[in-house]
Amino acid sequence: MTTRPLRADARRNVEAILDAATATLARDPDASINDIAKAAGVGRVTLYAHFENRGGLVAAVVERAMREAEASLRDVDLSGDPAAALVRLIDATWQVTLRYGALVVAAEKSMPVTEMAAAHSEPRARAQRLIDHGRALGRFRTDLPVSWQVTAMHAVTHAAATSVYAGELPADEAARAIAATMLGLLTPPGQVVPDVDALRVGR
Amino acid sequence: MTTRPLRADARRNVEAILDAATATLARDPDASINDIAKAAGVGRVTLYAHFENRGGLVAAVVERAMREAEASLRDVDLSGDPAAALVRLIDATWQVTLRYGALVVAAEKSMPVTEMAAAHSEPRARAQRLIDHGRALGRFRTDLPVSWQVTAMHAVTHAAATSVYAGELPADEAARAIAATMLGLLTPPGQVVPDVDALRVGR
DNA sequence: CTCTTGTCGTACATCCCTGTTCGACTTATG
DNA sequence: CATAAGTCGAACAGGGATGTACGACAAGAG
Repeated sequence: MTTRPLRADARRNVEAILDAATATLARDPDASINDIAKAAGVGRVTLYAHFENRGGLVAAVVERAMREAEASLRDVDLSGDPAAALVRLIDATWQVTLRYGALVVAAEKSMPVTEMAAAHSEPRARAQRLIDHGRALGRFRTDLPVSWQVTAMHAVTHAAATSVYAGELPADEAARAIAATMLGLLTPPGQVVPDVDALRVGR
Repeated sequence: MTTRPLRADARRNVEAILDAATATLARDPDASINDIAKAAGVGRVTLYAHFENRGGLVAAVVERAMREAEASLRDVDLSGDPAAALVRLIDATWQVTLRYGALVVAAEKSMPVTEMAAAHSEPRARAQRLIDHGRALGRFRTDLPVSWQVTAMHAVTHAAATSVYAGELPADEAARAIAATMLGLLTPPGQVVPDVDALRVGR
């Protein structure tokens, strides 16, 4: 069942289609196959030569996105000072969100809910581990549900991406803004909000 | 050009259609006219008798939603202690978001961008006034763009709505969670996060 | 009660998108 | 350079949604 190697231009086209689909579907989840093919500089028929149907294409796109995202996030160090770890996690998360955030949101519609849940569960679990850690050390607030805090974190990150797309927020300020926002969001009432920049000196 | 009064049942149907469209479009922005008509307990043709086309229908739905939302939010007192005012604004905003949030998000797709911007501009301006006020008093952080803070506020509110729809967050806890989150989000680094519940005793 | 207004089902034309087939053409590979 | 692999445009059938037209029927207003 090992398919034999594609010709060079075919391989190139598959990549181009995947890239175009990533960008196009992010902009419009209902983009037609035609739009995607044109954006890839390829005939519609060629696209069908490589992907069974629409579902197959978006599955491939999302799968690739998830693989790359997972790779970037896997080895973020979540130990040590929770606030510093939070900043590290956000820096890493921001990169993948900027590239794939809109796509994932777009895909949420055309994908089975279970798959979407699976896609989000890993990043959510990571964030939750971090928050639990910070709570255990008394550094993060405990008067709100953890699941809500994770959701809010997710939402703020997506909002930043939208903001950047809209040109309201410069891309290079985004990570700092998210981190600052999040730090405030997690600090317990009655405690002092830590300064972001002190935690981000390494950048 | 004053259209003469509709018959009683016609008026009832228009309302039913508007209600059904609000609910149906919130669930699925691409819902067909047929779905909406059925949900309203009305024939598809009847729907066309009252609304020129799809665009006209969603325009009417959104316009009604905005009018009602505006009415609820108009007279929130934004003066006095900024943190307390924030809680008041959030309580009011939460109500309309819970009812119309999903719809507005859904409509963002099929509506001209300019109209959407207009729809959001009023609530945004209100939030911005409040934040400016808090900043002037040294109560809110100034190390992040105001527009970003407004966006984050918006995003968190929507996230809460999504969370409630998903059953993760009880509806009656949502307003408190949003307010607590937002307070943290606006408190300057180096300052103490105020306690939400102290500010919400009135409820 | 009568007449106007509104409703409903069916049917129809139209449009757009999907997925497939075909044959001619181009490009990589050996 | 010769062959196999890949591309392309045009064209087709199918399905679904939109918007319109018609005629029979129900319901509110006076």
